[in-house]
Amino acid sequence: MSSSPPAPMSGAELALRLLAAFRDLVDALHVELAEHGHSDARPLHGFALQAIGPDGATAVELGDRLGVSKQAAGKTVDALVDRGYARRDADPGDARRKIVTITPRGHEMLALSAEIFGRLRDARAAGIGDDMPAFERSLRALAPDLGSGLDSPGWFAR
Amino acid sequence: MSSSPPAPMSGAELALRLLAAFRDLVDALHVELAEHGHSDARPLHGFALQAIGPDGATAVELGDRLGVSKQAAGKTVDALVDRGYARRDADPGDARRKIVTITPRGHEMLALSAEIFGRLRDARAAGIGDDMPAFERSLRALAPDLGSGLDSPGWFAR
DNA sequence: TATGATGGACAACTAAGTTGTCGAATACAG
DNA sequence: CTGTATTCGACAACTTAGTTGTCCATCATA
Repeated sequence: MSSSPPAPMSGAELALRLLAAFRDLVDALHVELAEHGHSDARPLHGFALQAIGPDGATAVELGDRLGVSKQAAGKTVDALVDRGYARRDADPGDARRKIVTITPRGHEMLALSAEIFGRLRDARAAGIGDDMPAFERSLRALAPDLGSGLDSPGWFAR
Repeated sequence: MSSSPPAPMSGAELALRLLAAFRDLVDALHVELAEHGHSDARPLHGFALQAIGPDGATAVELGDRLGVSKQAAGKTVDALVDRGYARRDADPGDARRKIVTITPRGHEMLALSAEIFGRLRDARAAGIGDDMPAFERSLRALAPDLGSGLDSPGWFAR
């Protein structure tokens, strides 16, 4: 009973499956994060924390890195500060600037995310098997520039 | 100068590239749609039209198919009607129900989308080459169920 | 025929984004 | 060293796409 050769994927199916695969990974991540005391973390928060980086950033810099307006970045910082993932301090050398830095809890969440993401990746790779290196090669060809992945208002809702 | 072997992809990179590839396809689609008289179409609208289907649907049915509340589905129908992609008519047999159906302009937009999506898919496949069948196989393994791809509030913003 | 379920509408709210405005602080040209 | 221009953060109003909750008219049924 040879299964019929799979039909080539339509453009719409390709797009939908790429989205579904992304959502599957991110949803699974946040289920596990919630189980480890980070039930208030949203997908946006992890990306924003990474964009803040070890040296901190101002709202304007963060907006540039995420590809959103400084106002939107400011609101994201509010959310991170509310949840204890980041803090905002005055810049001693420039009274206009406020430096946003990652708190210990923020670092903990980032480390946990990396660990969970790694396990998720391994589980997905096991399902793909030998084709995984080729899959990664193809995916890199399909989406060569990563920076632009962040400037996606609304991609992180819920 | 052999390029160094590409590092295996981290979980976060995998997720981001899946999102970036999806966004690339959908953004390109809407650029072309806009060039053909559908500048007011949003990604959500195409998916909603497909969910309405040839036989029409009520707001409740549409909400079920898209995985959102009937209120959200009703708002989406408002948007589709505003843009001339769908119409709402009374159900002759049940005064509570309003049947939403696709207008000729809606069908035209769907057909155009399929055509553009097909060309986009071919262009991306050309960049991937021989690995495309394997890529599709792997992607199907990564995201086996498509239905859940639609219930993504916020994925269609902008 | 009384009761309960269904479908749609309305209102108020959330989350993430946008533009526009503004004042305070800094940078810099003359 | 002073006047102008820029930068940064804050605030307000709006947009999109969603959510709950409430309510009424209509339909199905015990």
